[in-house]
Amino acid sequence: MVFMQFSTGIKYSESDLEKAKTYRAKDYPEYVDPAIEALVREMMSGFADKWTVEILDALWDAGTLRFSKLARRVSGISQKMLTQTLRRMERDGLVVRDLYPEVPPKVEYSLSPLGLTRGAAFCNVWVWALENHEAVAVARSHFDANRR
Amino acid sequence: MVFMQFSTGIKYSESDLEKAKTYRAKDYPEYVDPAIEALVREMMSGFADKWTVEILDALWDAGTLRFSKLARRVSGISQKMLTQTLRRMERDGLVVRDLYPEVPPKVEYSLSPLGLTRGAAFCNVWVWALENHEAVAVARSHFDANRR
DNA sequence: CGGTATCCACTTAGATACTG
DNA sequence: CAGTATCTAAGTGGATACCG
Repeated sequence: MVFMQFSTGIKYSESDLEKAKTYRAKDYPEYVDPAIEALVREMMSGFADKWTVEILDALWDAGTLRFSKLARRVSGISQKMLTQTLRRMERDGLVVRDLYPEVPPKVEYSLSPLGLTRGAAFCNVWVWALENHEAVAVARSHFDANRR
Repeated sequence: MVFMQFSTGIKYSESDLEKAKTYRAKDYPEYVDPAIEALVREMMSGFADKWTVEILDALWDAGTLRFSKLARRVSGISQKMLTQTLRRMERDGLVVRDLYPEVPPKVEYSLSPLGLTRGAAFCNVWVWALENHEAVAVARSHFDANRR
């Protein structure tokens, strides 16, 4: 499996912790429309559920995929969840659905420009996950050992 | 409400779409241990549910918060979900829990170094969400209008 | 092929009550 | 104060069957 490409020159090291602390130090108390804030928060959590991440990843790697190809590529997904998640992503403007009215029908999915920028923004998180999965595994076994 | 600070110099513009396309063009077919892949994928989706994001955001902004302060800061969260989510984040090594054995008890929560780097990695996604919420809103209303 | 519709087992999270 | 325990309503996703 190919994770989202991360050979972007963006790397996280010790200095990033310092940067992180620096960001936190400042405070930007600015007014934000509650409706917009709600949408932004929804975009943070709602766009990062399991299937959305996997589909975004698959389309990121493959570029364009038919429904059935996508189903085979995203292992474990049911037809219902694939349809449902694709429909939501299409509605949110992340995915483009191209229907070819042939018999049998052919439907191709790909990332929209918006979906591509989302993928780009997500690259750092992939990098973080790839670089820190061991730290998480250690933290878990340590916690479980101490807490029984 | 203060979103995660994003005055990092990292900005997304038209050129980022080009970059995104460039990333996608290359392919890195390398073997990954299935157990590690599963953990990495879990870290992508499981660490981005609603409450985890909100708690990470709150602790990122505030630095250190007591349980009750956190409860007031994360609007709408129930005591149960706050406890549950904090426990999971602590287990995953994202959050540090400091217990002061006084009466009444005092418990302080803060982000671990790992949690801070996660927050830093997430900054781009906040930037993306803040810059593109209107695009999403437009996409939705367009989709709803056409599909009825 | 690419869906939709229905049913149902399971999970989830809020409300409430209680505690060291 | 900072939890735990219990109950329950609502949501979620898989399996299955059917359709244009």
